[in-house]
Amino acid sequence: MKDSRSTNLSLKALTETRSLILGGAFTPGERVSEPFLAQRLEISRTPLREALATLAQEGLVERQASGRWQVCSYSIQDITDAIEVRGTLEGLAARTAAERGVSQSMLITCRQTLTRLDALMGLSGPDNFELYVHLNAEFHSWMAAASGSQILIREVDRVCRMPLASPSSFLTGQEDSAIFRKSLLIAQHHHWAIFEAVEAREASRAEALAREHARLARQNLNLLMAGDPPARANVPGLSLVKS
Amino acid sequence: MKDSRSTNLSLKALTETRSLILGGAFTPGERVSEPFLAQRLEISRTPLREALATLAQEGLVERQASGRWQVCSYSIQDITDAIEVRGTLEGLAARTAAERGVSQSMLITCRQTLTRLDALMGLSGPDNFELYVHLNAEFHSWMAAASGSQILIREVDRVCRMPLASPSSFLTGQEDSAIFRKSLLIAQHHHWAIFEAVEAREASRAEALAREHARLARQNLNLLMAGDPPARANVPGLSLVKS
DNA sequence: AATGGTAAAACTGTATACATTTTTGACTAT
DNA sequence: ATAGTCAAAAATGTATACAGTTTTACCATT
Repeated sequence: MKDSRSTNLSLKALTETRSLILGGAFTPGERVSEPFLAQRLEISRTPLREALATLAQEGLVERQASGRWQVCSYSIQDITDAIEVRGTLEGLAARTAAERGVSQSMLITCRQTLTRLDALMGLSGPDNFELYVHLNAEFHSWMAAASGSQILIREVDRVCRMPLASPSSFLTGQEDSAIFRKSLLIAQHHHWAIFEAVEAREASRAEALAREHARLARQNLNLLMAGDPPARANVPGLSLVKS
Repeated sequence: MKDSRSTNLSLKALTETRSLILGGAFTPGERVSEPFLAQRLEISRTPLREALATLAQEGLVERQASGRWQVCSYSIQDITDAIEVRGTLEGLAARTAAERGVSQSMLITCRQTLTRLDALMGLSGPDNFELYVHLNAEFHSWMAAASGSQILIREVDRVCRMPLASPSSFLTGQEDSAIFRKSLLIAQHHHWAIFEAVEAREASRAEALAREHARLARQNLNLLMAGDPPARANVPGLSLVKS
């Protein structure tokens, strides 16, 4: 079957391999050979190698000295550290946005996103939850964009792609847990506070809030690891965490 | 002619292409074709493509929608932003190191580095200057390592590879300028203060100092741009700065 | 002179071949 | 059984061929 947008087998390789790894198709530390994966994805090695090199930059695979690819493994500490890095960068973004000021239209956009999130609070159901994850991601990328710093946008984006460091990492699959739902309320309170701080040019406050906001993810991670194993089953990337 | 260390044409492609770009062999925004570059480096397109993909992650080249490679161009603001990101990440590293504590042996290592830097203060000559750059880099990578956070080590390393964001970007070629030499003294004072704060577990102070320390680079950048054009001639990567 | 169209040239994306290196696994000696 | 050796199998690194796409350059038209 030929893809109508025929080009970009590299992209196919990238997204499909990423899904496989985050979905737990390999055990952490497992070696993956190019021919094996190429056959599984039904493409040749050339675009696959390009995708693997990208995934190495994302921290999902690494090259052994011999050249073989190996799926990365992470400790809980690594995840915690990654979340702290994200919080720090988002803090810098919020501070910079507050210092430099944000255009009216960007403020309006954000207010709309947050209002839509408000409307979602207390509602349940998978559709609402999916929308929550989407709007949440939108707020976080707004924060980066509001800084106006190209490199900051890029680096925030990069650290969010690290397994389990993104803003919604620990939400998927937990929509029915009361304690997680409570954390959504607190998160939304943070969102508005960050927005107001940026709007009011309160740079220091914006930074501190964004940092603290990221630490909710750390708390959710701890809850998840302390809770029942079944709750962990569907969290993408959690299979890469060892020990 | 066969290379004795035959492997790693990719690495050769990476380092040589990086040198070419930072050395100003291309104008910012210039399009570079793979066959052209492959012929120039006397390798095939396969390892070259891998190297270019890496350089894209480093922010030296980017892919156009059509697939062609294009040398990136930067504004002064981009450089300033990159320096601020580096300072923020190094600040997080210093804070984390202070909070978690650093082993005796790492403290000793750092003290030795700083003592050797002390001995260099006031001395001149190209050899001493080269040594300064080396020891300076050593201190900065110590700071990242002292945090114990793998992802932080990786991200600091990455942002240092951005053109003109590394700790020694604006030093090369300026060894004879009195004002630059004075900034070395201040930098060294910062180094010791950061070290002492980490050793004394003064986390907040360590973070603030590391942030401020990075801003010396911003100051040097401003001096450089305000000064005579000849002073800018030999600064690697400065050819990528536009307007 | 400026614009638009078209064919040739050049380039990118991908597959594949092949040389070299690494891994595997069986076999031998201790 | 354990360790060591060595040949076969498999994997990686690199070059190259080729299809499809983009760019270039030239020519005709306004």
